[in-house]
Amino acid sequence: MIPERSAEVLRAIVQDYISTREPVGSKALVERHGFDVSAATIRNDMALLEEEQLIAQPHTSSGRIPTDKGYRLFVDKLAEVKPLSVAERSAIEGFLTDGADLDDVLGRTVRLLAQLTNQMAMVQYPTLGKAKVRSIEAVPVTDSKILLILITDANRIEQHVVDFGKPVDAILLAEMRAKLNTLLVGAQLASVATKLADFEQEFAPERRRFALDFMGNLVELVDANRSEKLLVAGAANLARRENDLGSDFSGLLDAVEQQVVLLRLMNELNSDADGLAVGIGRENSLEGFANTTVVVSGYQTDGAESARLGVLGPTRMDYTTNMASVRAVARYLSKLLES
Amino acid sequence: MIPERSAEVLRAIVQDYISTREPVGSKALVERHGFDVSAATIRNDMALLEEEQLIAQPHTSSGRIPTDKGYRLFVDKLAEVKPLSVAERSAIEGFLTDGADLDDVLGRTVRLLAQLTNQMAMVQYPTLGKAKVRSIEAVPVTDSKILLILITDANRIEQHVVDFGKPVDAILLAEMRAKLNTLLVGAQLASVATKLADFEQEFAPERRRFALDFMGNLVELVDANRSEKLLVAGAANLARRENDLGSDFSGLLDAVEQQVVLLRLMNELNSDADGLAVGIGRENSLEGFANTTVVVSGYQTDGAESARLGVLGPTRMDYTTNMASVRAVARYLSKLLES
DNA sequence: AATTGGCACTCAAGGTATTCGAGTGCTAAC
DNA sequence: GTTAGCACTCGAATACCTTGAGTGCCAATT
Repeated sequence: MIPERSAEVLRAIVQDYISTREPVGSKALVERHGFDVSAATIRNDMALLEEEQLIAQPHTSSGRIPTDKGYRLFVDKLAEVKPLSVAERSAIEGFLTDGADLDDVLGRTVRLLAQLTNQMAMVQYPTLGKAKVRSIEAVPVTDSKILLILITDANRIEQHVVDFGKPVDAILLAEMRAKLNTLLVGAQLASVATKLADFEQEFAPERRRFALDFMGNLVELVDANRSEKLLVAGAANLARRENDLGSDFSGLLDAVEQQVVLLRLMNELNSDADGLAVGIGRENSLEGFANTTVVVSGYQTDGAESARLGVLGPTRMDYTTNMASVRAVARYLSKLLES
Repeated sequence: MIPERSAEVLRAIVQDYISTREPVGSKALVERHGFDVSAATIRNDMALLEEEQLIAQPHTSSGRIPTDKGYRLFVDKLAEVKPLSVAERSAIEGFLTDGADLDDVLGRTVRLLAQLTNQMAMVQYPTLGKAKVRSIEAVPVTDSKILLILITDANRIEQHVVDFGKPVDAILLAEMRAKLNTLLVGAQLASVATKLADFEQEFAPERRRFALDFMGNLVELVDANRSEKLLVAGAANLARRENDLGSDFSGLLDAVEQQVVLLRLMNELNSDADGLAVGIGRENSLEGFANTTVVVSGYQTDGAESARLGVLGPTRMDYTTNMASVRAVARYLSKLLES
């Protein structure tokens, strides 16, 4: 176990390094924080911390900077959660008013989070494990193209244009739509595929080709709904912290564009009791994120499983405020979506 | 007018500077290009070019680099359009197969363009000046929320969830939908707003509140359709060329996120007979684009006005290949969308 | 009139040497 | 356990020098 004062020293080092970007020396520590001991004593503590790999020296004989492990201890044990400022609270409440549209709400959320933290923000679309089909609609776009719409009871709408290649009979389409709704309304999304097995038997033989095609596309739509999407905002904030991110920063932008890596990153973290999770530097097993930290929190939509939101920034970030912001935004969003 | 050989020298300077990123000296020019004159003669030509502000010296007594004006002359008079390689052609044809969905096609187009040019690519959604209403649909999402769908004959679909605040009667909704379709199908988008004037008179007095609300949202949907949207890909390519972009590169990322600036940038250029337009450095009047060049081309969708696509990169870019790629992709896309 | 060789000049880049000072580890004393 | 003292380290800053690619200009040549 690490002695009280040494821990205090670690906290001071993290704070100073975060604000100054300079390796922190013993003398500066004594001066700027109210330690009642001499610099030499602090040096002894620092030697201990270094033995524990909590801090490191960039070069022999210069101040110390926190290691990933040091940040970890700071986050787990030493960080006091800074309450949000009034300005921040009102920013959240002003931004996150109710919106008719899930896209709209999440879009505003992600921009809010980016602005609040000065980091790059990410919001994952809710997964819909327990969500149920509310209705299925099919709107003709041209003779052969149909806009297929799936509406769930989690207020989520998914649609896709399907090209059947040849003209679709309106009456057949209506029949299809009616039968599918009868079968599927109220069914959980997860069960749609199995419920549709052999369903083409309901149709006259000459119509089964079309029915199968239609059902295939519907299953795809359900899957699309379950597959994970992501909104991102504030990538420019990454660029502003390029110095802290090391060289592989254009790789980060690639990851942002591809999204799938970001999703992995967000979801491989185990959140604590509070729903909050932090992945620091090399803790993130993924390539190219050695100098980045992810702060995520789950959020709930009513009944359905939670999805996640969070920020991505350099390891040298302001953990306390970022964690506070992420948690606050996650809570507000949950409240908003549960109503 | 600039003498033949001097122009040749300018071309050589542009080419060398683009490939090496080093200021180009007279001796290197004679060696690497087959000039039949001595370095001193080249120096005289360079003095002329410098007088015309076509090239500049970063420091007294070092090689020359092209100015914006120099690039301009190069683009207008000196650049030979390099035909696309076989690999590039097949990449285009492989990528741009027909897709059911406009979103899908444009998404693939923008990624293709980014990959082809190694720049950041942009594709503007087609504007719909002459497009007509094909149909209007209204699908209930919850008691009070309606998914409003507008389908145009340009195969474009726009939808939005509208929250009416209180339960909407299904019969009323059906009536609304039927009447609107009767009135508006076949009408040009531009005329929708005027056609809807006083239309609430068609409804019983107690229903006019709802009718007005509904119509207001429909007009918004039409406007959203006309308002300009943009797809972007390959922002990481900007990061890779950060050295050439000067300091204000995080500002560029901001612009990318806001999009409106990019739209201005693309649309303030006058394209030549070929549909191609290039904005070089400070020619782009907008703040923060002093070191960037935009290459855009219009593309046509059948009947409707054209929209634009293009790439954004550092002024020091490979103009010939980028212009060729942009033009080729624009043509393929036009062909695809006109079918 | 255009071209060329010659030449003095400029200046960024790179190397070396020196200094400076913040910071360290260690030891002996408190 | 704490502290003062001290020798030591080493990056950063500064100054100085050298090098060499490149220039402009001029007088001679074609």
